[in-house]
Amino acid sequence: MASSRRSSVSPSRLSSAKRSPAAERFDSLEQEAYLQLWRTYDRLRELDERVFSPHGISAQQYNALRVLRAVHPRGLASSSLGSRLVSRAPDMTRMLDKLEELGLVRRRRSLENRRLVEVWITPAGRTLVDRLATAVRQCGRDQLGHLDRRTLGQFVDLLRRARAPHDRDSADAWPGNGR
Amino acid sequence: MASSRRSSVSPSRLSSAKRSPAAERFDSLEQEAYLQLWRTYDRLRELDERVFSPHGISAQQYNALRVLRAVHPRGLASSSLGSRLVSRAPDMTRMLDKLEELGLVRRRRSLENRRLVEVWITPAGRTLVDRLATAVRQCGRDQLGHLDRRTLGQFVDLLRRARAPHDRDSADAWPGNGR
DNA sequence: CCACGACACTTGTTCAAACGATAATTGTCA
DNA sequence: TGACAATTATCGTTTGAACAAGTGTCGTGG
Repeated sequence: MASSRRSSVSPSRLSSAKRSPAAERFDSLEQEAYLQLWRTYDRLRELDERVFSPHGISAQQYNALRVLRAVHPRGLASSSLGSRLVSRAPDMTRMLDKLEELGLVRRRRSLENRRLVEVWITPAGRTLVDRLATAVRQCGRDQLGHLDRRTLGQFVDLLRRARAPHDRDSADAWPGNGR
Repeated sequence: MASSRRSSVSPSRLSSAKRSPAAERFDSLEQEAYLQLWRTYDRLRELDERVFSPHGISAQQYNALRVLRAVHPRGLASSSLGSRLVSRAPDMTRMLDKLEELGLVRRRRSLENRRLVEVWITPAGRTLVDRLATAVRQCGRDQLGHLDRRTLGQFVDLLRRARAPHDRDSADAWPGNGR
């Protein structure tokens, strides 16, 4: 709708439109930004998964354990847990199945509302999260330690602004929404 | 190794460390940045996939078609194609199997080097890419149209800097490496 | 020429992501 | 109260991601 249709004007100094002029160019700055986002996530994710896979869990499962550890000793409904994860999780049941097999969480159907299934983290789960803490911190340094704190702050700010219109339940369901 | 260990200093104005003090906080700015990156990608990806799924292809497959269309009428070896994709693709064979079933690409074992399998885009593939062009552009506006061009430029720049140390074959294998 | 390693692709297999259908429970409104 | 919609979780199934092993081909050095 509000698209600026300038056709042959200078394409912004920060854009990479000068290089490889006839090759497969991005056909809009928005698309270039999304592809950069995609590729950057893909590269950094590789380092992240490498931390968790030796322990038999995924990054998403570790994230769930983090959330459960934060509300400990209280529990959390499966759906509520799912909405607090960084990435969308369309199948909480099977994900919690694996965490329960590993003895990291415990489940029980709620007594107040029997539609819900409440989840708690077990002592073994807390132990695992604590044991991974230093490795996770080190992974963060490996991923983004080359950026100074001011740049990281700008990065976080831009990422928030980028997804702001697409964040459903824009309330405080997730810690990373500091306006 | 070169980790700044400042312990209780003010945690940067852009950080969200002020909110929900006892909740599940990020334990480092680097980790917060990565989780923001992850979540932002997850949200924007949903819009992107929605463009391609009605046509029976994935975003990654569309990306491959874009690369093949750029080098048309020349072909490209499977491995060379894989290294040009935005995201790592550990199974080019099956991905090209599907594109070939759909009649969008054509494969033939190279005559010069019989280890290679060269891939070309077909007229049907080019037609599909052309037909999707406007939808893709519109999707970009839906994803990031709320950011002005200067902000988008900063965003692209920061994403490049974030993954710069982790980009293997840092040569010009990919268009998005403008410095 | 031949042995050997490197390279490019294929195939087998396992596992997780994703969507839809279904069942159970609760809330709502006539 | 009773019918009906909404919510929540589980399960079946399909599809793709990921890793490892295997096959054919090329280059190199003896």
